[in-house]
Amino acid sequence: MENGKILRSFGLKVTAPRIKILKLLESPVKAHLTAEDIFKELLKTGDDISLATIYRALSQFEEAGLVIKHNFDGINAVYELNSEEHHDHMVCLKTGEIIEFYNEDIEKKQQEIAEKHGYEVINHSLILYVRPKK
Amino acid sequence: MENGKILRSFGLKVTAPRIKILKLLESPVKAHLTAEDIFKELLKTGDDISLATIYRALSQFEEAGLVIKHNFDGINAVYELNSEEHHDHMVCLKTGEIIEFYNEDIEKKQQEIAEKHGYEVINHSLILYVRPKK
DNA sequence: ATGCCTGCAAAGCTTTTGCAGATGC
DNA sequence: GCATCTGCAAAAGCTTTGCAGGCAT
Repeated sequence: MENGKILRSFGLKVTAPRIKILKLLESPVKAHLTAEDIFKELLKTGDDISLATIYRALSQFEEAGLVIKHNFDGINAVYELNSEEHHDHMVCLKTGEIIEFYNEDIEKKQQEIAEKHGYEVINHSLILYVRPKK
Repeated sequence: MENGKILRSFGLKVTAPRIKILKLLESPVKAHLTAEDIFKELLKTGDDISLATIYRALSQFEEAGLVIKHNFDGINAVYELNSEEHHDHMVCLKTGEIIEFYNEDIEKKQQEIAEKHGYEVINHSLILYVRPKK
């Protein structure tokens, strides 16, 4: 039960609902899920966990640093596992698909800009809303 | 009545509530306002316009391209006038202050990245969550 | 005159919370 | 055994909407 260890290592209590939620987030099929997505997905497999529990679990996961919450325009908040390497997102306006990317130069520029204004970057959100090019 | 012309030029009907809302958005004191901010601000000057109207006006302004809506983390949606020159935002986590900036290199990189993936950028959102450096 | 606007109140949606019982450690 | 978690249902918070009357053109 690998997921149990993960939860524990983030200081989270190990419970059945949490393990199931974490498992879903790990599944490579869809990396960015809304609370509702998770709720429905779990229903499919017969695990019916209340939405309240899902929201609570996700909040705690986020606080613990296990997941990251994104507020993309128009869509509900989505959650993804907090992978080691930071990345940003493209949201396809046609399909809703979410693509990850990372660009060193942009990251650096951001730091520079903040510093120039006397700030340090604690966090940032870069989202490209895109459309397939034909 | 300059503002009347502006509304008209964006294809919007000219009404008292809209003019007042637009005036507030133009005021340089606070460029980024929530619907609630506007509501309260108008109350102060004795103009009590219903929240529903403010939301409706802002939606229409946005649709018409007069204003831009931002969804910053934690805060409610904020609206600002759509100035000619695009810019991005820094949100100070300590004071809530919002600072605008623009960086050519970042803009370019974004296009490149999207293109590399077969997309074109329709819109983007870059927000730096920052803290004053001591 | 007509169609778009406004206010009000009610509804909608996502997310949060109080409470009582269940579960993990 | 005790603290924390869970489900349920209710509430909260922001935003939208239906309706009836009012205003701009």
